Amino acid sequence: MRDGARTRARIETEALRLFADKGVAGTSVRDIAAAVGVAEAALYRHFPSKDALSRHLFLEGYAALAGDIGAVAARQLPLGLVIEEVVAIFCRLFDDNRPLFSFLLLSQHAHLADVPEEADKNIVEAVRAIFAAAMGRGEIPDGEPDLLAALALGIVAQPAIFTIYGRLSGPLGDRAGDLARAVKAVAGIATA
Amino acid sequence: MRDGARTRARIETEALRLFADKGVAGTSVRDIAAAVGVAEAALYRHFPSKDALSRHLFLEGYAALAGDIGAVAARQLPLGLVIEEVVAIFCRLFDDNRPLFSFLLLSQHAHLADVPEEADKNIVEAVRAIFAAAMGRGEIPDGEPDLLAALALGIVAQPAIFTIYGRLSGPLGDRAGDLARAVKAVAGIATA
DNA sequence: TGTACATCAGTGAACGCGCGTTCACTGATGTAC
DNA sequence: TGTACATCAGTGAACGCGCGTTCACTGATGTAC
Repeated sequence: MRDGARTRARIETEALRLFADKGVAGTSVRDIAAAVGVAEAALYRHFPSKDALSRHLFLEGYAALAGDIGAVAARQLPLGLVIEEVVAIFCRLFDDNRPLFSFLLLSQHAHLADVPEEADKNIVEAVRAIFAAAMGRGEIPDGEPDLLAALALGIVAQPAIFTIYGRLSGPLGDRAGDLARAVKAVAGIATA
Repeated sequence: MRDGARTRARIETEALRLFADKGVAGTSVRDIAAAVGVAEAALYRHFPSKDALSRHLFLEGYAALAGDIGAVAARQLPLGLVIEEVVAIFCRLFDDNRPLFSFLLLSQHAHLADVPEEADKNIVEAVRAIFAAAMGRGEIPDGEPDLLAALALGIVAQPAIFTIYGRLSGPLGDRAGDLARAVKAVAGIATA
């Protein structure tokens, strides 16, 4: 015994996998406990409720990606390079951790209301800030940063969703160049 | 009595509104019956189950939009005009029937597996066919029609989702021009 | 080092609640002759 | 047109099931002296 941290990690891994597969509502506490190989009550030693577990997984994954995006933005590169880097990061993480990204993409609507507004924890804010800054520097024409953020997110997220559903095949990383090119086209950057 | 069709229509309207607001899992049969003003058992005179009701609403709404897209495609216009028309239709329907589009966008992942593959009932197929045809005619550079369909859908759907969540304000119709321009840019059509 | 106690991470059984669904029944409307 | 019967659209109560959660309890590990 006394290996609580390990059990907690296994709960997170299995819950993420099940939530991604069958949705939060479609996954019972019994399912998670069975996958981990512990009694249901054991989950409550680590998380106060099923809802808290699902919210924790969502907000942690969401914040991690927002942090990565913020780190690229902080390097003050020209917008074209920022877009390439951020898209590449997204694709790489997606390919490396499909359950997390399935969960984030497919269950976003249940938890989006809980996401804090700070750009270091909020993907939408982080992306919006990148475009707002580029507009401020005159790198791209003035416009609505929120709309541009929506377009960029849609361009990246929808192919990811298609990949999850098998409508696009192969790793998303193979399409990183195409996706970055699409985002740049929409943002109004001349394509090389 | 003998007004079954009217009751059935009210069940559909209220269920759609509740599903859009709180999700299918978050809406109980009791909720729907209370909103309609009938006993719960009355719902089962019109639909065999809650799941059948939700699937019916989804597939009918999904097929209706696919049909509208197909009607535009059948007119054999140049791709640029097709994009403008389809985007305009999507925006208009979205503004006119927010509950339906909220439901379609937010609960798509629960029902997407049930959507038939025919282009007249399947939005993704309908959009894909438009781009595949344009590639065939040499209107746009050859590429993956599935990827282009994903990009186009993302460009339209994500701003719609932002609008639902209040991150973008005003009717989506006001952005129809912007969205069509983005789709054309991504498809490789020179912007006028 | 040994001992007493606290804490931690687990168990297994049970709880109550809300859920979707079913049931027997009712009365208004439609239909056949 | 009147009457007998079938059907339709509804009611209200109850059903059982699965769910998230709680409970008292256990034994291994850590800590104080």
